[in-house]
Amino acid sequence: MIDIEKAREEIAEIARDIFAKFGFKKTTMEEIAKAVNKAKSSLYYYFQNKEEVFQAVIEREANVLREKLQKAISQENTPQGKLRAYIVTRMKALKQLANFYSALKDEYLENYKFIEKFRSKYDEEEKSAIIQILKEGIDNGIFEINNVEMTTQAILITLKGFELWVFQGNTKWTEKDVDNLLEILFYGIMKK
Amino acid sequence: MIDIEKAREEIAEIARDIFAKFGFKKTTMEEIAKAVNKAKSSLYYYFQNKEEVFQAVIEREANVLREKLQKAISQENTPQGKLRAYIVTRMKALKQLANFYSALKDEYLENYKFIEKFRSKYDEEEKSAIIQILKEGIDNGIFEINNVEMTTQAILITLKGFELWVFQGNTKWTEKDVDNLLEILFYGIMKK
DNA sequence: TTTTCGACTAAAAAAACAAAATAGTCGAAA
DNA sequence: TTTCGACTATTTTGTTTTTTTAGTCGAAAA
Repeated sequence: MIDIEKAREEIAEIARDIFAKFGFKKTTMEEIAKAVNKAKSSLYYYFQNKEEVFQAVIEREANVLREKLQKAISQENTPQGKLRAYIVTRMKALKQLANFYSALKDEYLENYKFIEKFRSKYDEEEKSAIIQILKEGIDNGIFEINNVEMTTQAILITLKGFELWVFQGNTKWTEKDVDNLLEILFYGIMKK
Repeated sequence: MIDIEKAREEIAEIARDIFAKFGFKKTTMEEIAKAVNKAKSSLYYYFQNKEEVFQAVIEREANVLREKLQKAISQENTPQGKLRAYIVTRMKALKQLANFYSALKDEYLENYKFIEKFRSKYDEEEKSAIIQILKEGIDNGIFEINNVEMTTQAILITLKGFELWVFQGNTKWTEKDVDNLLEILFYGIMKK
């Protein structure tokens, strides 16, 4: 009752490495069970099915990222700084994750839909994080945005594009790229 | 000698519909041949292999798009207008194409790499088109951009994100979305 | 000379089937 | 409350055979 969550945590933690190496499909419950020193059927005491184990792994990863983002944002005191910190931190973390889950990366390119199923859950979260920053900027009289919702969407879409860019391995992005992007976002390209 | 191009055109034109229906993999040379009223082996007189037929189909499609873009741009006389026309036209055309090549769309999501192989050829083209617009804007003293190359990339990345958004069918974008995006691109979100 | 085609081959894909692996259930025991 | 072994029902894998398909070639038609 009190330990069930702990056990779930432990399983997820260990399963993480296996999923990372073999991807979702090629990871078996047997393997996970062995690594946790349990019988396979015991896993089903903690999780309903394989997908739920995977879900738990992702959730943990999301928590780590969430904290990183929170921390990065809180260390900045201007909305611009926060936005920059958010994007840079996010990109870096995603790169790391893509690196760690090397097998999953292949599955990503091959079976885009599958991963998206899990990701979409966090889209809302991301949205509100950015909205919050934008609103703060507006309240402080720093930003001038007539449609926060749409602007947020524009930013998210751009981040998605960035992600794809990185995932394809076409280019190695730098913070400079992000700064350039932000320069446009902040000031636009029109001559003042 | 003079007709060979005409024949290629005809084959590509007819193959287009078949590829659209069945995608690349499930389209057979036999089918195409039948539709063109030729023996399968005759196709190989005009094209080296199946991929070249597909290539030709894409090339035609690209030409159509190119012309549309050219026309749309030339009808505008401000750099802002041109940029807007470019993006709107591009998005509309892509949407239409995605609709027409319904089978290909599935292949796109499943086998992203394959389609990308053909697309990447046109990335350069797209890049220079946008650079040209931006430079014109700079020359006219309308835009103020310190790194055209990077700004162009930022725009392209954003368009890629937009594309993904649309392809997934998550949202039906409107011109309003584009305008909002452009509003940011032109003026940024900072208070003046 | 240019274009078409039927007959052919080699490779790939599909079908059929058996064998193995795996996700998930269940009741009983620790 | 937690663990597990034995079981089942699906999937996956491996193998062999058959069919389909991409691509070649030389000969005939235009």
